[in-house]
Amino acid sequence: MLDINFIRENLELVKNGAAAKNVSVDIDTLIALDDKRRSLIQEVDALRATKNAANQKVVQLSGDEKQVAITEMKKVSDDEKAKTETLTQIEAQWQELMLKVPNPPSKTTPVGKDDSENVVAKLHGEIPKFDFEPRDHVELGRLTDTIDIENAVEASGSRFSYLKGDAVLLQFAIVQHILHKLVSKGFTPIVPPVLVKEEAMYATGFFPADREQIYHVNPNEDDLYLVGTSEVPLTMLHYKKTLPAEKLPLRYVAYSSCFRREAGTYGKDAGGILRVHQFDKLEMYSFCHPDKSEEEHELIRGIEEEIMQDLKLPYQVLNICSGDLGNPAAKKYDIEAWIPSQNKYRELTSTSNCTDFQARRSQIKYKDKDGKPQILHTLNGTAAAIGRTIIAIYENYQNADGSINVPEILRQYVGKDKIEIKK
RNA sequence: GGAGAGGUCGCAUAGUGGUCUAGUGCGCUCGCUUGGAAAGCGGGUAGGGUCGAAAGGCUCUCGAGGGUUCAAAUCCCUUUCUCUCCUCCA
Repeated sequence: MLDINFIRENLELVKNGAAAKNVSVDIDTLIALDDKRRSLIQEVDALRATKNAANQKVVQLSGDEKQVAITEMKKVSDDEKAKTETLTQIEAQWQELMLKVPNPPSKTTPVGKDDSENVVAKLHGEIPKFDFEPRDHVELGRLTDTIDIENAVEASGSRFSYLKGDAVLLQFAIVQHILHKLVSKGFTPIVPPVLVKEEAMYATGFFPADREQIYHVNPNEDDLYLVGTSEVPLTMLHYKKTLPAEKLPLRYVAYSSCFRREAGTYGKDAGGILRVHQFDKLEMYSFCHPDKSEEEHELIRGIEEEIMQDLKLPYQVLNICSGDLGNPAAKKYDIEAWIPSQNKYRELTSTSNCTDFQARRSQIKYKDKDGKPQILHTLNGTAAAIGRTIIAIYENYQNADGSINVPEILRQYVGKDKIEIKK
């Protein structure tokens, strides 16, 4: 959500920003509603002031005088109630429009319609050449007996999987490696709750927009939601808090399972574990000073690249264009790793600068030099989507017989150099 | 799951319909005092909205939402969270 005063003062910027994001929202109507809202607030406040003043007098009166005053105040009270009701209605409409106004893209975000216009900002690493036909991760998982999809279907349906044996060791090796790295860089590691209240979903901006992507647990009893990303509980860590300015930036890395219904993606990436209902993810999150968020965004992108380089995976960095950005992000980079079986780059991580958009909804602030609370900036970035990282490793490190070499940097944690095929 | 207690301005507490625009203590802070400090004395000490160039004014917020009333921290309903005990459990 944007600041209404910012919208009023930067009409063109906000209108152009919405257009660049292909979001249709009537800013002029919003301004007209805001005018109405403001004048009603003044009227209602004036009536309340009258009531408050009369309240002190009524106490001192008695008999007829008191009755007269009370009758008089009854009228004022009725008037106030009627106007308050109108105001409540106006505010509801106002709020609805406010939630639709997107965060304007950063100046460094390329303008474009959709994902076809994302800009490749960087290419890194050499695409591996195989002197055999490379297998996809599903086949490799079957040969090594480390990814079991058939039995997961029995247990849970499509888009689920069992990781088994060395794949599990690989998963925790990735986690170990990244946690060590990030902790040494000053990130606080977190294991967050993955079931949250509805309020948390709204505060972080996932509701109402992405409601159909979220699992709702025991609607009439527990009424909780499974998070699609630990961004939600990480934001809630400082929900409605004012943080000391000198503590910023506050950097976290959370390890959690994530749950997504993937409604409307039937047929897309079917089979395999690229797109699943449940996956584990290490997510970076930063609460930072508004002046520092661009710098912070580059830092997070740098860490994401470093992780790709540690794993020696060929990748490209995309600067996501305006039309492909979500509402909260002013700027976003995706890092895509080369997937040999698909002969293209696929998204492994992503980092967004949400500026003050998300923090305003969740009311997270810091105190400026004058001691005034100000909304801070929030950023998030995937350190690793573990399942997809395993796919990239399997496919890029595969051998002719279907065995998979373990990336050098992970060997100490996996305890072996190679994942062998099952005899 | 059962029973009970409770959420008040950073912390602790007072407050059972109008004088609560919420008192007091602690903490913090500014000033006086002092050679300096302590003590003492005096002042300040939330957030949101709105009007205003500003100073400042008005208004809302006593966990949240709704209701009764001319008037609600206080009465009623709903809800949420915390704590204690029991039960269960990794």
